Amino acid sequence: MEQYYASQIYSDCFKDTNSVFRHLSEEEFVMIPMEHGPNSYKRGEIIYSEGNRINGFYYVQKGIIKIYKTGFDGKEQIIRFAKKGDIMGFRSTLSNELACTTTRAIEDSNICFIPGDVVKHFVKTNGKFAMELLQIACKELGEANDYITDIAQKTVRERLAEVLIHLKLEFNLDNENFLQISLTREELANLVGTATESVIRLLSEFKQDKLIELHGRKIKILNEKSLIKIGNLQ
Amino acid sequence: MEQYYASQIYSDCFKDTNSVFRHLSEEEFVMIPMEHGPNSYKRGEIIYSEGNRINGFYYVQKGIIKIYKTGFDGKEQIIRFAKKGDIMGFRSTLSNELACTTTRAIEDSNICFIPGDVVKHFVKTNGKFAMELLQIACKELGEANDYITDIAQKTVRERLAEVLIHLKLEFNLDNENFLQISLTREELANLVGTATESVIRLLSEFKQDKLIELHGRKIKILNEKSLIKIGNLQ
DNA sequence: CGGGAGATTGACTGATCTCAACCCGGGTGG
DNA sequence: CCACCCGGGTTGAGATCAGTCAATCTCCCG
Repeated sequence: MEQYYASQIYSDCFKDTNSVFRHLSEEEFVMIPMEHGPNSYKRGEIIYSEGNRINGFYYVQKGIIKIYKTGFDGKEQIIRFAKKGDIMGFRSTLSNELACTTTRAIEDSNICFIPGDVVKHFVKTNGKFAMELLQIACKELGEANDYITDIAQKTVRERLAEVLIHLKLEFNLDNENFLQISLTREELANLVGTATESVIRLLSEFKQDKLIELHGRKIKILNEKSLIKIGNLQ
Repeated sequence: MEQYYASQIYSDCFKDTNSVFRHLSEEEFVMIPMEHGPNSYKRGEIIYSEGNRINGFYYVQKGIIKIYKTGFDGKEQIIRFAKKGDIMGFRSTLSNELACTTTRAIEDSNICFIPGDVVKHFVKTNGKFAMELLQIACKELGEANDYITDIAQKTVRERLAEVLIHLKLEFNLDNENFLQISLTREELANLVGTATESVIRLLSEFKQDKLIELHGRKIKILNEKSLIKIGNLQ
């Protein structure tokens, strides 16, 4: 019964419509061992840290995770977020390297682990799965390249506007136009690549200009068009 | 005879020890059509541009290519270089998107083209090839993440030192300790993510400090250790 | 009520960008 | 043959964006 239950959760987990695992056959599916999770993590808890040897994929079933690198002086740079349906740790797993990022829950989250040898077996024997993974890697790569260009060339003001728009696209707005992700000012700064105080100043500038409204950590988007323009997005 | 010759060049091309294509079987190898190249490009010539629909891999047989994105104000940001044995265009090909970078020869180069459907076929049927490609994508992804963190957190001075060290690692030094790649000051600036004048000033500062020597575009590394320290590299 | 984390504001500093002038070497056309 | 032109390189001066430091505020929690 216990076994069945675990299996059921796993099934829910991997058959989400946007999951990489959706193309697995039943025979492949049963190769995934059930004993790893789903584990739950509270806000603030670390899933794995830079330098850890991880060997497997972490599949996010619920919640939001921030994925960041720690710079020379200890400052965090947020690279991306992972949410329901996303996988983490595939870079290190596939290239047999130590983790180069830390992953930390910013909302209570559920995460399943799939061992590296199972995943590698799928890559070698299931062309569709391999292609799917390649496309995920390519998507991330494209986004990383955009990010590099932006950080190198745009002002902090432009980047903050851009980040707000990206957050809107990735996490959507609720029915009152609030961003459905809540970050501390410091996290926002670590995403934009600037100082916390700069983010605060620019946010209140945007508020003055009626582009956004601030209610604690919740941000309401009032004028998306202007933000797009400020961010030099299409 | 002509056919044999083309095939021979292709064979030389793809069986380089560090090529992604080295794991192809003879049967797979003959599936690559011979009519596309190798083409040669002179310094300054564009292979493909941002927004082009490309559908295939560009394999660099000889030369050095700069791969860059054009920012909002027309300024180039160099993302990476491709040299002998590297492939370009796999991101766009595999994710069926338009090219998001421009590729331009900075040395006279020879490049072979492999159509997208052939590559996709290999991905689906040859697990080793798929894994190889995934590892290439993952390697680039790791480097891109490092780059993001560096640009966001390091000073221009630190980044320039780092870039010099990276160029040394990627292109090596000749027997007089000159970097085996020659870039204009502007290209160096577009790599570091700064203004041309800033690069010039910092280069002459490094020269003053006896870390490097400048002979036109050729840069001689005199004190690698100090550069590593300045760049906050391990 | 005290403590602490996060948020805010102000003042100051400085790294870096921009603008402008000038130099240098190579190629070209009169 | 020489003046000119042009692209790239260099230098200087001034402007400014954004980072740092420090003080204060506001919650929230035990």
